[in-house]
Amino acid sequence: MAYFIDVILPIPVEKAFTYEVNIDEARFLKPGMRVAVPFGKSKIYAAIVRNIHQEHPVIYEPKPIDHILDETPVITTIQLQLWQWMSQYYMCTEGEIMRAALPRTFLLESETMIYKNEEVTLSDLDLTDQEFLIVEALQYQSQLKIGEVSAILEKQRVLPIIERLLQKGALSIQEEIYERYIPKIAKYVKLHSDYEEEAQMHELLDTLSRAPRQREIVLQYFSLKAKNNTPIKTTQLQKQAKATSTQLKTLVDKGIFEIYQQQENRVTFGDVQSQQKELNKYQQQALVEITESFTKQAVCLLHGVTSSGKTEIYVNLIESYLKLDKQVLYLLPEIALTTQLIKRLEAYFGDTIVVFHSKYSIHERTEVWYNVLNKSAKAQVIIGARSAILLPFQDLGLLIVDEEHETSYKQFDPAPRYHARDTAIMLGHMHKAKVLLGSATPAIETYHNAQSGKYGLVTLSHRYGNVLLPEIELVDIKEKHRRKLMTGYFSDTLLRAITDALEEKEQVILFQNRRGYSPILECLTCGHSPQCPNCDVSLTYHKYRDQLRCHYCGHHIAMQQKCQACGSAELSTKGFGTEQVETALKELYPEASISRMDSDTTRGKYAFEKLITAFEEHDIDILVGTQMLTKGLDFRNVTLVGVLHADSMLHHPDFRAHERSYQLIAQVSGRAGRTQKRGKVLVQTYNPYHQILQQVSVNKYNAMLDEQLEERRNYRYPPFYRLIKIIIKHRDYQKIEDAASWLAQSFKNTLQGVEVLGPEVPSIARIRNMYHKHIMIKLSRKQSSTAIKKDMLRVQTSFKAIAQFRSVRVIMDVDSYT
DNA sequence: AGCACGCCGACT
DNA sequence: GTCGGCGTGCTC
Repeated sequence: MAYFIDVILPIPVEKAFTYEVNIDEARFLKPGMRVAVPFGKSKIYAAIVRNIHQEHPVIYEPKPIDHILDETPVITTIQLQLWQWMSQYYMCTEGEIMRAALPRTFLLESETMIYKNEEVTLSDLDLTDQEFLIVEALQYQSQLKIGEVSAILEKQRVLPIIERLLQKGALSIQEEIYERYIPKIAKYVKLHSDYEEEAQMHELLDTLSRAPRQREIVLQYFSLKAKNNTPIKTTQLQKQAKATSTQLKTLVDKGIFEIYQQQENRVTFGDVQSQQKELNKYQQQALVEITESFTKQAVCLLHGVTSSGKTEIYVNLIESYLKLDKQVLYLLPEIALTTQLIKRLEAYFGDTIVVFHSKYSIHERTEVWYNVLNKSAKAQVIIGARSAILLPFQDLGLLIVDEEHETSYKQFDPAPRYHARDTAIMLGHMHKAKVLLGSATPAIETYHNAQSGKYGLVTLSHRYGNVLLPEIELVDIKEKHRRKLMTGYFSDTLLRAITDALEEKEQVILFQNRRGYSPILECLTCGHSPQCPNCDVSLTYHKYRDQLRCHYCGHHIAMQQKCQACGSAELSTKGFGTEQVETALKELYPEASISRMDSDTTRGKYAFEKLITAFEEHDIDILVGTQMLTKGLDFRNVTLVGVLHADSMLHHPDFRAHERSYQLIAQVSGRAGRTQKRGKVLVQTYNPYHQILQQVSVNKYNAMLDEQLEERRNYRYPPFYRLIKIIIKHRDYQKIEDAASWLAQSFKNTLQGVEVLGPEVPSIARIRNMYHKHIMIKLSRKQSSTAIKKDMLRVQTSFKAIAQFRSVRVIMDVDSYT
């Protein structure tokens, strides 16, 4: 009887692939193990075993697997279950999830290696120039990779040439498979056992008295040993003693030192310094309420105003789950922006915490994977951004989604387009774990679920240490303009407040949600403004580089001195970004130290941390920035926050624009007045009577919520309706025009009782030379989204069957956020 | 996703 | 006349 396995391959195809295995393999294999399988003509891929069975596929003869890669599963059964749910819910393939979830090291690489056939001599062969170059290269190198051949010949397609050489018998090829995970081995140094006794030690130092350099190295070794009493790396000793490896080797040869190797854990942390903070009575109360809510419901929303000390509550809760020997997942919107918080958590939990960082190397990620999978003591608390939800948890007890309203929890660019908060709730359900969502400004959807009783709700309305929430004042800049009280983009009110704060040696944060100097450059004579050649957007002027840049494709040109259309030299800028704010401020406050925080200034690996540290240490008086500023930064000395232009956020063409504006302003305001002195927030706007601004200025989250819910209900938006956005992309304008209307019509015909909107042209019709069209599907909560998604996929299949549409890219974005 | 196959323009 | 460009189709 033959045995077969169904596997997941890391490719975006719907179909399951079946391979043949022998009886021993069938007995050994378990779902979640990796197997190396031949795929296509020559490639070997790592695939994940889904199930083992005995049903011979009907229409094809399965290939046998190449070999088994794991002794035990590297993917848990719950993960396989989660992947299945995700692929169904987010309309993607399990292969795409596999690609997103697994560390690169688990995705096997096979590479074609080219060798010279030693039996033939060069002169016997009739070779073209290119062929000769390859054979010649093999005189010096025993093997060549395809990529190397490509580099030698300076061209892309080299396989036909290699094929011809193979036929001429000049080469042989071999497919080499390798796993990329190599445990990091470090060299350590220790004193030879002969010198362990104190007396012998002294003797040793005496014998070395005539070799001062060596004596110094030994002394430095003792000093290191005394300091940490941990194994000492050779590199560490060399650095400390300023010694060369040769000098160290001499000591080894003399039998004084010994060198040994040990696998090094790449992911390490410093000492634990438990500095448990006492909870105040409000925090204590909230903790009790959360625990109580968990006895009834799996999910609980903690709505705590900014600076109310949510982190301490998390810490206490985490501790109680650690006592039960459960794993805890702590999700954050963006790791890079929350170094402060991570440091605090590390201080609490020390070595039991593991941070899953996008900046980690693939090896570090692999180590985290294994630590989580093996439920190692090193990985009881896992902190990470979105993708940490895909780690191989064994025994999750608690999931915390901090700042749950943050939209960066939703992945957009490559599939799977999942929302980490929603996926966390599903994963929690699968582990029978509890989920805590925390935010000062919860997402409308979340709060609605809490109100309707689906989630528990705990409110924390007192700031830690009873610090008052900052006073938010709206500044009418239309009026200020009329009364000529504006200096550039600053009102007199804001400037006065900045001056006061600086005099008091306090710090200021200014928020402008747009980077660059100016988003539009305009000719005063003819009105022409430079556009991106690849995208339908104006180029943003970046002063420090003297460039015009496209924020969508990165295209850039030198700043124009004259109008390209009419040659006039009178150019002016329209609108302003952080860079212009910074420049203007430097002129207004030449004495103050002013810095800017946006994606332009935080590009490098540590740039962000450097800025934060500088601000913390008060090396910066005024920090100008984009929404990056809103992400949970905790500064003691900020008393003034200025929002320069609130209107731009409010008028975004998105049904969430009002909610987002409220959240951004509330969050950035939360950076002010974290100590006793009450903070002040000035919001400059042309429309101070706007509902959202009124609501945020008096901290009326619930009023905002009620109004937004009312609107969402009326206009059929989430949480009352589910949205699936279909994005259609193609180079050819006419083609997407046709393709989009075909698709929209098909959806309208096929999906009974479902609202299909569009196709419509998005506000930016062309990005990177691709035209875009959107179709929006709205499902009521009563409709079965599973059935409708199946129908949608069926429509997509018939769409793909139309030859002229085959090259059109169709993206399904479930619970779309943009 | 890769990669082979196949059909059309620009060069030896 | 080939080389190499990309569009199309398949992978167990």
